[in-house]
Amino acid sequence: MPTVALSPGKGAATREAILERAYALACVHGLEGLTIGTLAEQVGMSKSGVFAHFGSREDLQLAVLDLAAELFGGHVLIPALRMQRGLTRLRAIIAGWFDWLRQNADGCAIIGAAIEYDGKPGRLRDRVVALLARWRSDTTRAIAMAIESGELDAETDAEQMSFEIFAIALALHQEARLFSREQAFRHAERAIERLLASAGAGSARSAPPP
Amino acid sequence: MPTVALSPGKGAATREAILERAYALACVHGLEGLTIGTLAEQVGMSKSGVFAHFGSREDLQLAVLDLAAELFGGHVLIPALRMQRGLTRLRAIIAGWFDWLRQNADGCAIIGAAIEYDGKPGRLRDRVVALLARWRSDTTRAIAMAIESGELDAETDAEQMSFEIFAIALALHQEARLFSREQAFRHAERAIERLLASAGAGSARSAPPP
Amino acid sequence: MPTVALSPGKGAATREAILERAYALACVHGLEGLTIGTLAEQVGMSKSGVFAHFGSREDLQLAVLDLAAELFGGHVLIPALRMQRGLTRLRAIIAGWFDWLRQNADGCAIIGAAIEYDGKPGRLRDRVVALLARWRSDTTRAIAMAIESGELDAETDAEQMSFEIFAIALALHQEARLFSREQAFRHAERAIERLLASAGAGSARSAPPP
Amino acid sequence: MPTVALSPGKGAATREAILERAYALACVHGLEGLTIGTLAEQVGMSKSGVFAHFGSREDLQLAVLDLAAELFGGHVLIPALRMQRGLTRLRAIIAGWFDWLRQNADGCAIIGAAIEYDGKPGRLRDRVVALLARWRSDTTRAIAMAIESGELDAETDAEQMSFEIFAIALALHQEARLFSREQAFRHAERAIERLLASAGAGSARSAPPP
DNA sequence: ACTCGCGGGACCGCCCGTTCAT
DNA sequence: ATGAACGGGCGGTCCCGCGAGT
Repeated sequence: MPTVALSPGKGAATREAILERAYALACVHGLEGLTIGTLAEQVGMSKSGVFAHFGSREDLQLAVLDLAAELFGGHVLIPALRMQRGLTRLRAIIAGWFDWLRQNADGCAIIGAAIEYDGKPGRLRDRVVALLARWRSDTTRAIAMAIESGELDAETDAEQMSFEIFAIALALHQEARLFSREQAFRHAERAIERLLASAGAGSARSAPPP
Repeated sequence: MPTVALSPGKGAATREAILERAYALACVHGLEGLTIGTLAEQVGMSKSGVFAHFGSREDLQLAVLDLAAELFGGHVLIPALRMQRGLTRLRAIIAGWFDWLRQNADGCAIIGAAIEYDGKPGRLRDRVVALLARWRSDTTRAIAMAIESGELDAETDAEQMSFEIFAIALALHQEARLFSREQAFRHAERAIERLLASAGAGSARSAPPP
Repeated sequence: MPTVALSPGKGAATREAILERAYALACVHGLEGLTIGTLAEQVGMSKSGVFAHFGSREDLQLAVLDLAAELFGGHVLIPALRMQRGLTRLRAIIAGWFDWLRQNADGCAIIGAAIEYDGKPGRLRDRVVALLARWRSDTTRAIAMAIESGELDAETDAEQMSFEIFAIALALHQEARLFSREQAFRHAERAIERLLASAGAGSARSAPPP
Repeated sequence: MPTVALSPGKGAATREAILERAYALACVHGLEGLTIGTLAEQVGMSKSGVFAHFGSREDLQLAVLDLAAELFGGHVLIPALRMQRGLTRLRAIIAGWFDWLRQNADGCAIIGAAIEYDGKPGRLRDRVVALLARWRSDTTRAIAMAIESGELDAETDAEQMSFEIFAIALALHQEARLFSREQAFRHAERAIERLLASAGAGSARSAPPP
C-alpha cells in the first residue's frame, strides 16, 4: 500500500506544525519562555497532545533548536555554498546572514539561546555551543579560502576576522531590536565594508577600480 | 523619632543587601530567572520580607537593573571621566569595559537583559533601552572628543565607531562565556586595535609619537 | 474461516501474555499500582493495543484478580484435593499455601488486593470478597472433614480454626516482606503446629501412632 | 510576651487540622491514595496552602504515619503501661488494640501502610518498618514480663507469641472490613483466649477456678 | 517601620485512562 | 493492534496579598 510511502504519518506533519509554532514563540520569548500550555493553545491542541510528540519539555526545546539551525543553514549556508569559493562566497554568507536577521524581525532564536544558556549547563547549552562552533568554523573556512584565492591579504587572520563578523552580526541583531532597524543595518554594512577593506578586499560591492 | 533623620533606616540597609544578592543572581540566571523565593532563601529572610521591599517582582527587577547600571557606571564611566579628554579617555572607557567583563565572570546582567527584553515590551525593556542609549551616547561623545583633539581622523564617524565598539564587547561577552575566555579577550583586543588604527590612532596602547 | 474454530485466535494468546505480565506487576505494586502504560511497555505493545484487550482498566484488574485466583487454586487447592480427606489434606493445604508464599517472593496479589479494596466499594472489592470467602469455606470444609475422620477433636470449631490459619498466613506474608523471611516461616510453622496440636492432631508432620 | 507561649502560631493549628483529615483519608484510601488536591478540598483550602505545610507529598505521608503511630500509642500502649506488669498489662495491650480496631472502623492506616510499602523501598517503608518493629518489641517485652511473673509458662517463647498476637490482629482487621465485624471480633477473641490458655494463663477474663 | 506567617490562585511539566480512525 | 489526540488530574512552584507581631 502506497500510503505507507506517501504518509510518514499524520503525526509527523502535526509535529512539524507544532515545531514551527514553537520556533516562532521561541524567537519572541526565548527557549526558556516556551511553555507547553501556551504552545498547545496556539496550535489549537490539548497540552497532552502536544506533549506526546516530544516526551519532555527539554526535548521540545532541543527540537526547536535543531529546527532553528536547519532553517538558518538553509537560508544562509546552503545558498552560499553554491557560490564560487573565495570572496564571493564569503560575501554571500554575510549577505545571507543579514538577510536572515532582516526576515526574522521578531528575534533570532539561536542568538537568544546563546545568551539564555551561556551560564546554564545542560544538554541545551551543549547543543547551542556545538551549533555556534560549527557555524564559526564554517565562516572561518570561507575566509581562509578567500585568502588562498588571493582576494584577501595573505596575513589576514581568518579566526580573528570570523570573530569580528560575529560581533557585527550580534550588534546588528541587538541594535535592530532595541533601537532603529535601518540604522542598525547601515551600521552593520559599513562595519563589514571597513572590515573587508582593511583585509584588502576590493571596496564594497562595487566592481574593483580600473 | 530622630532615628529617621539620623539613619536612612535599617530597612534601606537590608534593601541594599537584598539588591546585591539579587544582582548576583541576575548575572547568572538572567533577570527573568530571578525568583523571590530563591532570593529570600539566599539572604536568609522570608519571602514576604523580601517582597515588601519592592512591591512587585517587576519593581525588584527594575531595581536590580538600576543597580547594575550604577555599578557599571562606577566601574567604567566615572574613572574614564577622570582621564583627560580624547583618545586617552576613549581607551580608558574600552579598557574599563573589558575589565568589567573580566571581573563579572559569571555574566553581565545588562547584556543579558538586553536580549531577554528586546522583544518583550514593558517597563523593563524601556529601562534597558534607556540605559543602553545613554551608554552609547557617552561612548559616542568620547569618540567625538578624540576626533576634535585630532587624535582620530577627522572623517571618522563617531556613531559608527561606537557601534563597532559595542559589537566587539558583545562578542567578547558571548565568546568568553560559551567558548574560551582567553581567546575571547585576545580576539576582542585585536579587534579594538584594528578599529582604532584604521581611524588613525597611534598604534596600540603606546603613547603617541612625539 | 476455520481458523476461528481451530484456534482460540492469536488474540487470546497475547491476552494471556499481557495478563501474566500484569499479574507480576500487580504482585509488586498492587492492583492499584498497575498502570496501562507501564504494562504496555513491558509487553512491548502500544497502550491502546493492551487496552483493547480489556476494555477498561477495571476489567483488566478484574482479569488479573481472576488469574491470581486461578494460579492460587492450581498451586494450592487442586493438589490438596488429590490427597486423601482429613488431616492429610488439611496439612497439604497449609503446606501448599506456605509454599505459594515462598515462591511469590515479591508479594501475593490477592493479599495485597484484600487490603487495597477493603474500604473501596465496587466490583473489585466484591470479587475479592467472593474469592476469599470461597477460599475460607474450602479451608473450613477440609477442617470439618478432619474432624469427621476423628483426626481432630470433635469439639473443634472449624470456622474458628480456619480464621486462625488465615491469620497465620497473613502475618507470615507481612513479616516475610517487612522483616526476615526465615524468621517469618519459622514463626508461622510453629504457630501452625501449636494450632493443630491443641486440636488433637498427632504431633507435627509425623505419621499417626499405630 | 505570653503570646509566644500561647500561640505556637495559627499555622500549627491548621497543620494539625489538615493532618487529622489526611489521617482519616489515609485510613480509607491508603497513604498512596492520599492526594493533595482531595485533601485541600476536604479541609476547604487551596492546594498550595495545604502543600506549604509539608513541603512535599512524601513528607505529608510521613507526617500522617507519625500521627497514626502517636494515636495508636496513645490509645493502646500508654494506657497499658499504667496497668501493673504481667498478664494484666498484656491483656490490656490486646484489649486496647482490639478496641482501636473497633473504633477505627474505616481502616487502620498503619496496617494499610504495611502492605502498601512492603515492596516499595523508600523513606515511607523505612518508617513503617521502624514503627512495626517498635510495636512488636513492646509487645514482646510485655509478654516476657508475664513470663517472669509466672503468669505464663516459663517455656513460652515471647517472640513467637508476639507474632501470633500480630497475626490475630491482622486477621481481625481484614475479616472485620471484608466480612462481618461481629464474627471477626468473636473469632479474634477466641483465638486470643486459646493462645493465652495454651501458655498457661488462667482461662479468659474470668477469675481462676476455686 | 519593618518583618513575618499564612494562604490563595494561576500555572507549570507530566502522566493517566480512554477514544477513534486506520 | 497502532498512533494520534483528548481531558483531567497529579505534585510542585511562582508571585502576591492580608493580618499581625516587635
